[in-house]
Amino acid sequence: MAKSAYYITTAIDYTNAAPHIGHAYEKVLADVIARYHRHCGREVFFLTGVDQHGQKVQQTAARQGTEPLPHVKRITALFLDLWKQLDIAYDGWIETTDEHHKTVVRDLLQRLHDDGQIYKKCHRGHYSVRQEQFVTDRDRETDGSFGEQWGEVVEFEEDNYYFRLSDHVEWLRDYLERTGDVIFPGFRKADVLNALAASEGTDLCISRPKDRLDWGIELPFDPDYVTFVWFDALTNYISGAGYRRELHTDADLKLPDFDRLWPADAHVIGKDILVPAHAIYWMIMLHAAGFTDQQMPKFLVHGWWNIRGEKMSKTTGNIVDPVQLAQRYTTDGLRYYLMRDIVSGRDADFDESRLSMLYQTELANEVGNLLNRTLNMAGRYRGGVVTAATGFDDDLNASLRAAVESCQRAYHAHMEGHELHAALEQVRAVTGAANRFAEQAAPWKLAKDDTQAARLDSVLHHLAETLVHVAAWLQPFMPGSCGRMLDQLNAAALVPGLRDLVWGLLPDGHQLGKPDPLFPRLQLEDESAGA
RNA sequence: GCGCCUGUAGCUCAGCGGUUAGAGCAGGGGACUCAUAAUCCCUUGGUCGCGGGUUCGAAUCCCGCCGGGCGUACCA
Repeated sequence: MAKSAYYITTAIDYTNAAPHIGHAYEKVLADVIARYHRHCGREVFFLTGVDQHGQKVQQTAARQGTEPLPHVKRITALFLDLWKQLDIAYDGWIETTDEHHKTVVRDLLQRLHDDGQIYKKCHRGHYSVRQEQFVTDRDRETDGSFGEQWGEVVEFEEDNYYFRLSDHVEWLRDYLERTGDVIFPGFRKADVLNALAASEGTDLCISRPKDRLDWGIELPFDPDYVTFVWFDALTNYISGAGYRRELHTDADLKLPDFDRLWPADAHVIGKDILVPAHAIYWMIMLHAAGFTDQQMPKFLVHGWWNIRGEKMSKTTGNIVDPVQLAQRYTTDGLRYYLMRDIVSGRDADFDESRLSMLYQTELANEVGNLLNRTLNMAGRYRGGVVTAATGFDDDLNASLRAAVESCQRAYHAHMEGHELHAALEQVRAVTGAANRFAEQAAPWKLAKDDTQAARLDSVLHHLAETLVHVAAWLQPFMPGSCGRMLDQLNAAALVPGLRDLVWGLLPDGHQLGKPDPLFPRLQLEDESAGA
């Protein structure tokens, strides 16, 4: 069966510490895009999950006097809670300790090993006993010594398995150079090409001996080793999508049909893991496994939320907790802010006072209040009944319809181009136009004049019809609020696929619902973020 | 060190060779009353990081410097 679905993934989060705003941003971004395509009527598969193996997990668990598995289960629960709170509607959830994932990883490794793509080699070098890893010349201080953080550094040699990256570098360079839209934003491609140029003849170490790390997936061809990071984590994108599902014996396992999903339309990842992990390792892993150029995935690389211009980090203690923010500013308030105040692919500065301000002005005052005033007037003047065929029309009406129509075009162009902030700006232009329209048409005045009855009907109809469009456009961004919005408009059943939005969704005689504040004013203690 | 990105009004950003540099928010003034004291109109505000250069003309292209972010591939 051929590819038919829109397949989108996120990075799988490392279950070593609690989630922060950066994790939340990435998942909301992917969720909005996934919902957008669903609302356009496409079949969508959205995969996310957690990366539970590895050295840091093993070390942290040991430090806390527990085993890796309970430790990762505890952290995994934090992520799951957050995704629930943020309305992240994923279709597939993968954990790297899942049996079906391990099966696919082992199968892939075995095939590549049989194919001569993986070989064993001895590496000799400096090894930090404290950090349990090799250190390189790059880790040396300026005086040539290794810093305090490494503890005792000894000469050490170890056998490991290597993946023949170098055999595929030429192919990858060629593929990237002749293919335009593999990586969004486009300027990142230069990074990859530069990294590739410096990669001559280096293969990738993909194993760890069990006496050093045993919290991982055992190599199928050597029980003394586990595979290390790359084949374990990156493979999730196919194992979670039903790749080689004929290998699985668990009858209860529900996995999608891989051929309908692959290749991925968007691997949503942070800019820190594009090079080398995804753009080089993952692409080459796929190529080595027999995937063709037509079966290569695309990447959507996002930037970071900084805190006052600086990177968020545990050491500076400027971690922002998304759970708290969602509680304080509502789930949709946070989702809106995260999509509205950043340009996809670039960095942005996180500012809680802006989150608060945008909620108040753009959501409560502009969208929420527009709905409220419209439903209120319709209820008061017409018992909530919309008259579509009024026989009245004028330039003012026409200009509001024009604003709606122009948004419909621009919105889709921006959504397809991953310019979500720009799509929101377009919708905002419509609510602005509608609020101005209300001022200029002044239905509260028309209501006092019986000779203006037809015009009053047409003004109310235009406002309500516009709001249905607005709710539809915003639905991927704020599913909960827009659901309530459509309920109040009593129009949930009248909204077609997003691509098919046209003026005239509300039939003549449509009964609107009762107004109820969509984005209630925030009850916040007066605290500024400027401490 | 090297590479990529970035530095524009108080704040967040757009503009990326061409008239007196724009938007939103914040600040100031006014109008209105249907509405969540919401909305609408007007308005204050900028040596476009710094220094050179190219050009008839640069925020916009080039070079250097300074500040910030990320990466640098056996560190998830």
